[in-house]
Amino acid sequence: MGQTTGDGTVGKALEVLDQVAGFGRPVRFSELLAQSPFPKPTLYRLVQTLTNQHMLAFDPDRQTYTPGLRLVRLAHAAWEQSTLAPIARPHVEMLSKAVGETVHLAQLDNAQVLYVDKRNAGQPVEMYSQAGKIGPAYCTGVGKVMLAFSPPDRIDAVINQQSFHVFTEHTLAGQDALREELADIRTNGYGFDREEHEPGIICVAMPILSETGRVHGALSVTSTTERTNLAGLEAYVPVLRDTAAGIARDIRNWSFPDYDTTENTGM
Amino acid sequence: MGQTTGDGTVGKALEVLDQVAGFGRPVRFSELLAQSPFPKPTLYRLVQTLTNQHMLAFDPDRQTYTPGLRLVRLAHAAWEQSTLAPIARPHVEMLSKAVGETVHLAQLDNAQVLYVDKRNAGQPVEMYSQAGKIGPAYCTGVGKVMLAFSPPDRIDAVINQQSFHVFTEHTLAGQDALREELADIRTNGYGFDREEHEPGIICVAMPILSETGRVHGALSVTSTTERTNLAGLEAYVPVLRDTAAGIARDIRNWSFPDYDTTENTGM
DNA sequence: AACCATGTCTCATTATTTGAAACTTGGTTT
DNA sequence: AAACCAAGTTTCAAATAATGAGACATGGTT
Repeated sequence: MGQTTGDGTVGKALEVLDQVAGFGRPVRFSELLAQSPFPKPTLYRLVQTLTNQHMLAFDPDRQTYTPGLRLVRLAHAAWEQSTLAPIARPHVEMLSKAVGETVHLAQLDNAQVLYVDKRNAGQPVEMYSQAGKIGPAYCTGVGKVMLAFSPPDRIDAVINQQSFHVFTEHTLAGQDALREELADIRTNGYGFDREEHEPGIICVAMPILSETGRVHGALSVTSTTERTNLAGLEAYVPVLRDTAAGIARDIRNWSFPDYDTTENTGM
Repeated sequence: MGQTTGDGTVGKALEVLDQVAGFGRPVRFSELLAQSPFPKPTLYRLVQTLTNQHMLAFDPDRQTYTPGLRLVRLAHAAWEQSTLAPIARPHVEMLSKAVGETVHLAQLDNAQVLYVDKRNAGQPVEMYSQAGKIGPAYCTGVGKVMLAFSPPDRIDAVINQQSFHVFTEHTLAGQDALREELADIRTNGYGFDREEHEPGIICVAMPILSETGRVHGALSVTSTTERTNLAGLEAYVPVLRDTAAGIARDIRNWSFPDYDTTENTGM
């Protein structure tokens, strides 16, 4: 059985979009075709339609496709409206300054971790855009913490979609190890990444919970085994807890806004 | 003012996506329906499909829709692959430090200005909160400058899609004023925004041109009438020119695809 | 000139989309 | 309670759009 629901032509078109985005580089039609479930003319028309709609960009010289600019425009709206980032921003900023380490703000998208904001320690820039990156749920601090506080049926659904790819020698081995870890996280109220995703990279993660216990997202403070250890990171738990609580409070306050209709004229 | 692009079901679904994004706030089904060309069940199914696909997010408590997280994920790929931002980043950074004013990096998307990066003088880097915003082409520095160096048929096409909404008393009045301004820009090699979009806000803008003269994007330095004036901004022209040239060089070296020639759907 | 890989188009067949109308739901008035 | 109303959801025959095997175009190579 297939991974995702078909959802008609629109679903297929979006599948193609994901495929192009997944390549991470300009891609030829034939490359798409080679790993596509769709026959040639069908894929061709999907790609054409997406290009017409500026969801894909076509480079006529190289005959390659890349994700289109319309996505950037749309994502701006998504980031501002469907994401914790705008509300959490001042809190994340403060946290970042307080701890002097890299800070992540993440949410669950489908069964994956979606990083919606990131503050780098020290140097303001060391990498390309960070918001929008995705990561595995089963072996990141934020992923496990969000999962731990999700409702049981959600946990089951997400776990069933995990690949349990082994990234390092510390990566949790499978469902059972993960479920055990989730139970620990629930009793502690926070979790760690013990070099499970990248060697030498460790973090503490804290869920952002509403007063009814619903998971809104998660925060993490990341460091390296060279600079500190788990005990060192654990010292950040209080400030993390406060930050998460502050964000949760703002979410509640923001929740019933009367929207001012002042159109943002921009820059 | 509907440029209905047909394009089958996918086109319609994307039209709905734009509509939701355009609201800039969580929106009810009935609100969408009120200004939709589609009959109720059709719109209903489109919205359902988009929600299934995480292109829209549905808040069951409030019964509202917002753009979905999948867009953030996809836009990350778009921003990295189809945008000048990753290549231009170090140059923009340097420029920002050199001038100590707000710097924009923009590209043309369809007939609109799309800001793909922005540096606030002194502030740390933030991502989609600013990149992804759009602005009018006919009354921003970057817009006019990109238009001025576009091929004539492109200019005509874009001008015909401008609304010529009057933002301030300095906003150019219409086609003729704009075409005159474009001619001036072509002789100077750069352009200004003389409070045409927002009162008190002025900027110098410089196109980023390939050696063949094709427009890749534009840079601008923005300030206020309180801090400086046009003559003051003009002092930045040399460093702007150098920066634009540097970016153009890197584009060539990286053999980055020449900016897409977004085709107007002939039909 | 024949060849081959890649990309584009055709058209009868098939499956999906369509939308008027009917139904459900939850809240408000009589 | 019953009647009402608005917002949202479902039904189903008719209309439409998507499908894909295969043919055609194109440009580069032997």
